Amino acid sequence: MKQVRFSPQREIIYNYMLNTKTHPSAETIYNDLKVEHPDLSFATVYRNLKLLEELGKVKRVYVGDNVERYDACCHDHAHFVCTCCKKVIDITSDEKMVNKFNEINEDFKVSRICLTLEGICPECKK
Amino acid sequence: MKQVRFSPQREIIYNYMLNTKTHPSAETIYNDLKVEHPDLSFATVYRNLKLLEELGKVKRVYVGDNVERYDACCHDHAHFVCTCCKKVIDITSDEKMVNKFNEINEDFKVSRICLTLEGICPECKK
DNA sequence: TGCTTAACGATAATGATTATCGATAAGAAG
DNA sequence: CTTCTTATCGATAATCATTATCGTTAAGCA
Repeated sequence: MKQVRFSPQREIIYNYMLNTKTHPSAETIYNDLKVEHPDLSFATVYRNLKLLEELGKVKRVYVGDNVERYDACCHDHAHFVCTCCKKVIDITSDEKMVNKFNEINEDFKVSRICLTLEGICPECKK
Repeated sequence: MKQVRFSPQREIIYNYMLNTKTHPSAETIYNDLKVEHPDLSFATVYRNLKLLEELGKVKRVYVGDNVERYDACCHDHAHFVCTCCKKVIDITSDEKMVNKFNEINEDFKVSRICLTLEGICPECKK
């Protein structure tokens, strides 16, 4: 069992994630942190995002442009991605899911719905 | 307005998509078609998948492994991706969404839920 | 104060997708 | 039927996000 050390770099990256409401890509995170931490490496950002995801501390969010985004908000929620400005907007999913969807369709123009569940299938569970 | 010609290659690729129930990647499609159509180019497969998506004839499905998959089934439905065997299973979403989710959670072990809506946001709509 | 090894920075490698480019052929017009 | 325009083709180079490599550094324990 490999033990995980909380290095200064890891701390910096995780803190950044906790304090952002946007859904930054690895590149954005790197560029933002480089200002105050010029020694930080690109590889370290990728490495730590991957590890933080494995630890369940951040989530990977796919927004359809071939770039992974990251999100430290770990309760399940949906994302609305604007194909125009590329902005990612959180959609909190509550028990009134259907009503929520109707609301969304009034304010937004939804052209693609992509719902993906990931896990272990019945066959592999055996 | 650029007009679209339905070339033989486009026909072949679209027919393949209509006759598959799996969610193949561009590479899989290319490899499968190469058997009967050895002259088909990799670029043509990518080009046509992109165009067919723009025409709304196929959908792009992201299953979390950095490879885009394609699906000619154009009514909205969710996908269950097994992290073990990588199989993609269609989940038909009907009016009883909540019940369906409960069913899913009994048969499958869901470890990640990813719902993405794509379109135009209220600000850009103005 | 060492020792082990996780993590680092720099950079090369990978791999999926996209762009380029000259050639081909579809479809309209003459 | 022939010519013209241009969408599409095949081949391949380029791009770009991500991952792997590797020698070095430093965390944390003994």
